[in-house]
Amino acid sequence: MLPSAGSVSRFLVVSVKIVLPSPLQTKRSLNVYCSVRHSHFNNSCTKSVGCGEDNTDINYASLLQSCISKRAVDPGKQIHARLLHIGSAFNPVLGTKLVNLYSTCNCLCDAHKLFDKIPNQSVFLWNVLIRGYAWNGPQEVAVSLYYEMLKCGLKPDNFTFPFVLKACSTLSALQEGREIHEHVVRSGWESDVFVGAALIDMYAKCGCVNSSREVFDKITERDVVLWNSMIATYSQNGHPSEAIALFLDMNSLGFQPTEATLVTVISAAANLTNLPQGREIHGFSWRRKLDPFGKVKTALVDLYAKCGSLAAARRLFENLDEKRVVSWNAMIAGYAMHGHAAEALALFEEMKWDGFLPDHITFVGVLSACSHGGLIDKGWEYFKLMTRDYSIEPKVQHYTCMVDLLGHSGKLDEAYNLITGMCIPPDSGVWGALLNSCKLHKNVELAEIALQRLIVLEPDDAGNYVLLSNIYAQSGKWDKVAKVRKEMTGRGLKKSIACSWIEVKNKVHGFLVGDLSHPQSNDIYAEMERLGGLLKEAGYVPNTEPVFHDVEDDEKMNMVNSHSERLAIAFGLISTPPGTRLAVTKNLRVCDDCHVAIKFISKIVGREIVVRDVNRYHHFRNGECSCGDYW
DNA sequence: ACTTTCTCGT
Repeated sequence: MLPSAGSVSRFLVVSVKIVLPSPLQTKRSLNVYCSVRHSHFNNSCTKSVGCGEDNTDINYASLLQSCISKRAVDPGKQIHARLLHIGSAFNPVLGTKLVNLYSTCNCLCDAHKLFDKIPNQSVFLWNVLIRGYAWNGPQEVAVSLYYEMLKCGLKPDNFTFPFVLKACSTLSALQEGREIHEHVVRSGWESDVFVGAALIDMYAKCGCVNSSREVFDKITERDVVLWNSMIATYSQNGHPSEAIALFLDMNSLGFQPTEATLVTVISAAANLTNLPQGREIHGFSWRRKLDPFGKVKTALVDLYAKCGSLAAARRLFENLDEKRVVSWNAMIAGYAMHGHAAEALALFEEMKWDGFLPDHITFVGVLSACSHGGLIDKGWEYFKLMTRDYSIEPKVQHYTCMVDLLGHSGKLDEAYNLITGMCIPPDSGVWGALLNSCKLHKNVELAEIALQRLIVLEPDDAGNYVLLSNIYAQSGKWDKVAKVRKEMTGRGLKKSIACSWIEVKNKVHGFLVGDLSHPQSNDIYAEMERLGGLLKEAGYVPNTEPVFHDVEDDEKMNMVNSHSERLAIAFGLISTPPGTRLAVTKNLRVCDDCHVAIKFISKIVGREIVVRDVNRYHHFRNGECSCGDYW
């Protein structure tokens, strides 16, 4: 069960040890590596043998070309051996083809060694090697090769830029990316769509949406990929509405969407929980028959799952002509986020039974299913199985699931030990999971440790301070509450504004906390009033703990009643026939008090209410919630 | 003689 124990992984281990002593390399030290390699190989470099025997060389050229197109590295190696024998391996034409082959097949060690021995390296040759590192990593080497190439006096072209920018994008290397952008402008490739798309993507991965847009706006002759890149930028950076708006612009300008366009826009609709929009795109792709590989359907599985329609998601999943690993992943993650752990795990077993090889994302789904289902033993089992049977080293997301799982069950020390034993640096998600568990189990000491780490990792996030302050409040440590609040204001931090939205009659209605802007505001508040009375009769007692709530102004305690999710629910109740299920999405976590209130409401009005918050889904039905009050 | 950009799952 260790399929990747071959030369590829051995190369990576070696290369990381020798080439990259630390995970994030500076340009200078990488250059040192490159020059060392150069001098070493130059000494033993064989002089190139020209194209003496024409026919032979042409035949080898076409043979190698077909190896490249078939990604057939082993036959290529045989040809390489033969060429070494007849002295033509370092011939610029054949050598370049060999480097291309090794680069394409992720044999970067071989590619690099040969590259170093080819005299008069052309821009083309550099491009091929840079592409290899940009695609397969270590991407730092691709960037350092680019600078090395400049030093050799070569001019990067319209192929070099997309490759090296791809490397920057993967590394989120903004500084290098901006510098290379300047080179692009200076060398006049600014309006090339390939270079432009690569720049847009690089800025997107670095979170610079405005820079992406500037690149997009400067290119007047756009192609569909350029549109797709810009739509994806919005979608990936938390601007799903802009993504959909741009998609509509693109249509009105007469550009034909591609499969990639639809996948991106559906993902944006999924993140908005905008089912009407998603349905429209579903119909669109169906009419245009734009889904040859079922990728759009897989995106739709995710959409329907995120919009709370698990049954519809499952139907689409079952109707896929060809299931791929991503399809299984989407469905498993769908069950997981709704807390249907048993279905998620059953699907995982089915997936294995059908002969699919789970990847690290599959395990994120499986472990989060265990986490939301409180299945500690299962969680550990899969966590270990992942590495043992599938050679997948745990990533931060897997650790986050485990910390969440252990933490929720009150095993806070075990969770903390897991974090301190990690061989990769824990990120804010991992510490955030611990902090959240500390709140559930009122553990002040560990919460303080977690916050210390979080302040370093995400200094601008007010949510962490709020959480710690609430933990202090739970234990009556009012002096500390005051201290945290002071530190927050000292750093100029404000809680992000809470906001919820709900779909009614194919339209999405959004509400801020205490919102009065909705046209039916009066009716909504009247319904809130009516519900308030019924809640009281049913025995609901508002939680008046003096803690921060999801409001920006923490003095407005009375606003608990007008929390955004309650406004959305009240609007849903007066706008839909009795018995209709309500689906609400919120940008933050549901607060404790609202969670209690919504449980009551679901029973009083006899409706199922689905609330999606940042972390998971809550299905409220008949006075109970699917999360079992742990979230 | 030969190489490019965008996409679903945390």
